[in-house]
Amino acid sequence: MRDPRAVARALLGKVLVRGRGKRALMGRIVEVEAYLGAGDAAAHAASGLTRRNAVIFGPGGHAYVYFTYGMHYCLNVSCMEEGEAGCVLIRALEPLAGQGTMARRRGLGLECSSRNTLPGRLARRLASGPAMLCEAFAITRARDNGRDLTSKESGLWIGDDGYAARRIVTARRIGISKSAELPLRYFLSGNGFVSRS
DNA sequence: ATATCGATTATCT
DNA sequence: GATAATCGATATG
Repeated sequence: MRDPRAVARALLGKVLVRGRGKRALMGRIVEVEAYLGAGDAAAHAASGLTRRNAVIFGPGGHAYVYFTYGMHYCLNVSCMEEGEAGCVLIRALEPLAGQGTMARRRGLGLECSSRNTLPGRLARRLASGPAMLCEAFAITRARDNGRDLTSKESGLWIGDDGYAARRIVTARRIGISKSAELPLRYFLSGNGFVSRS
C-alpha cells in the first residue's frame, strides 16, 4: 500500500490504540484525508523537505505530527517509500475504550459522570476532529512524531479488530484553500462521529 | 442552522 | 513578518 488514496481507504475502520492493557485508549478511524506529493499544493510536502515535514518523506507507517494555529496538533500516517512524499490525516475517531480519560483530557471531565459510556452528544466532542483526537489521545509532536504506528509494542499504533467498512463517502478536504477541488476526504457513510457530513 | 471571529506560536520565506 | 490540514464561542436567521 503506497498511494495515500489507497492507504486512506484502508485506514477507515481500523483502530487507533494508545497504551496497553485495561487502560488503553481505543478509537475507530471514521474519517481521513489523503495528502499527496507533487501536484497537491495543500500538502505540507508541496514545498519540499524541511525539518517539520521530514517524516512524510520517510518510510510508510510512521506518525507525522504537526503543530498549527499556535495550539493544535494533528496526526498523519506516512505512506510512501523512503524519498517519496505522501500521508493520510486522521480526522475523526469513534471512541471505543477509555472515554473517561478522553473526556478529562478534552476538558469535559465535569460534564460527564463516572460512567464509561458517555451520552452521544458528549461522545461526539471527544475525537470528532483532527485536533480533538490528538488532545484526547495526548498526541504531541515532541512525544509522537516519527513513531512507528505499525508496531503493537509502540505506545501508539493502529490495529485491525475485524471491522469491515461498509460504504465510504468521498468528498473535498476541509480547511484548505489550495488544491481544494480534489476529492481526497473519505469517511464512513452514516457514522455519527465524522467531523461534519 | 449558517456565518464570522479570536486565540496563540512553531515554522517557513 | 506572515501563515496556518482547528476549535469553541458568539451573533444572527
